Amino acid sequence: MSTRDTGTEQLIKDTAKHLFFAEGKLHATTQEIADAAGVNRTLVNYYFRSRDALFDQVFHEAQESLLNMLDEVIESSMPFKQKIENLISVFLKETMHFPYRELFIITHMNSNDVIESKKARGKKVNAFLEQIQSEMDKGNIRSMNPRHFTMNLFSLMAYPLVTAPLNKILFGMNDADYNILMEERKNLIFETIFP
Amino acid sequence: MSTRDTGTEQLIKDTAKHLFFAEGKLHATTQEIADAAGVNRTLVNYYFRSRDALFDQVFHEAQESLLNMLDEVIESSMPFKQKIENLISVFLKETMHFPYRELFIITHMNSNDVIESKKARGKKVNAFLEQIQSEMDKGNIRSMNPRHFTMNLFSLMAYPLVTAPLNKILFGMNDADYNILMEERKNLIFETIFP
DNA sequence: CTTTTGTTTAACAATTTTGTCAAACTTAAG
DNA sequence: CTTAAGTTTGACAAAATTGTTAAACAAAAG
Repeated sequence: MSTRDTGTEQLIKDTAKHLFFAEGKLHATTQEIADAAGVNRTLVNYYFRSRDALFDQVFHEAQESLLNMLDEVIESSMPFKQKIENLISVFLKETMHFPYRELFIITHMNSNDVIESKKARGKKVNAFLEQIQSEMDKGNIRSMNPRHFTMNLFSLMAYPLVTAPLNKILFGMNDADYNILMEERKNLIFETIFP
Repeated sequence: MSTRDTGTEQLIKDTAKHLFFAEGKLHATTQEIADAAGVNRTLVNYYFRSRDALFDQVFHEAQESLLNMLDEVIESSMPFKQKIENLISVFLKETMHFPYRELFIITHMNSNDVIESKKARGKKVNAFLEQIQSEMDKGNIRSMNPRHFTMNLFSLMAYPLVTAPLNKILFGMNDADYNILMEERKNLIFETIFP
């Protein structure tokens, strides 16, 4: 059963991810995906069996790659401050490319009912939270529930990218202006987190 | 052409808003909306003509009520610090009730192509930005592009509510725990914004 | 060159979702 | 009570979306 690998399967999946994560078309039809990929629609069924199967696969891969990225950054043995700096750099870069990835995950969880419970996850998260707590004890960052620190950090990174279309209108900015603003945030967030 | 007003039209609209804004079902079908409202599906067409018309109306009302809320808070003559305190209180309360309202607006803008350009808006926003700038000049808040200050503020308020399903899993928290955490944020955000 | 196997396509079928309509129903007015 | 007007319902039609199949096609193997 040797596969000829024309790259079509990957092309369809990548195109779907682009529509979902980059363009925010969270409910694109198979036709829209096929058109954007420049392939016949039935190939979606040929490679993925069904629309739902494609969505599920994209969902799982999105979740996995998001968590893997976070794991890599969080589990590194860098000093804390450097680790956060790295996290900001990596996360911001990925989120600028795929601003709606987390939204896709969340709305998918809301519309279907996803049951997720990875025990291993808890360990890693707790280790990170404890490290934050330790930094607070040392007086390096303001004292609060470490979960707040984490949420603050990710909020500051992700939300302005999600709300970009709205912000551009409210602030009267074009794409170029807004990109400059987003670039500035890397340092800004670091300074906000470490006063 | 006296209307009998059985409240059905409003019920359908309110139910749709609940599904969209509160439950995050951003693409509910007319059947799902009708079921949730406990009415016959054809009433959606009777009162709103088409699914698209219902979505458009909800979209416009969402946008309007969001902007009105912001206007009221922002244009008040309170001292700046108090104004922000009030903004946090009002916005957080509304967002806890309708966490996905802004997302609905944004994804709707992404999937359709909405042209929006209210000149009046720009004036109000600029006035607010200038007020922030003035506070920075006085040394009351850290110096930065006032747009950053604004984005920081809204990010800290909105994002943890949007990502609640994901955070509950990652942090291993139930709904009650998470609500407590969200309540804490009112003060926390204020303190983060005013160091 | 022929065969084999995987890929792509178009036509078709099935399903899902939306929209229409006439009849039944309800309530207020005459 | 009867009428009139708005409301609700179910049956049906239309449209949109998804899924299936057989045939055409392309490339590697024999």
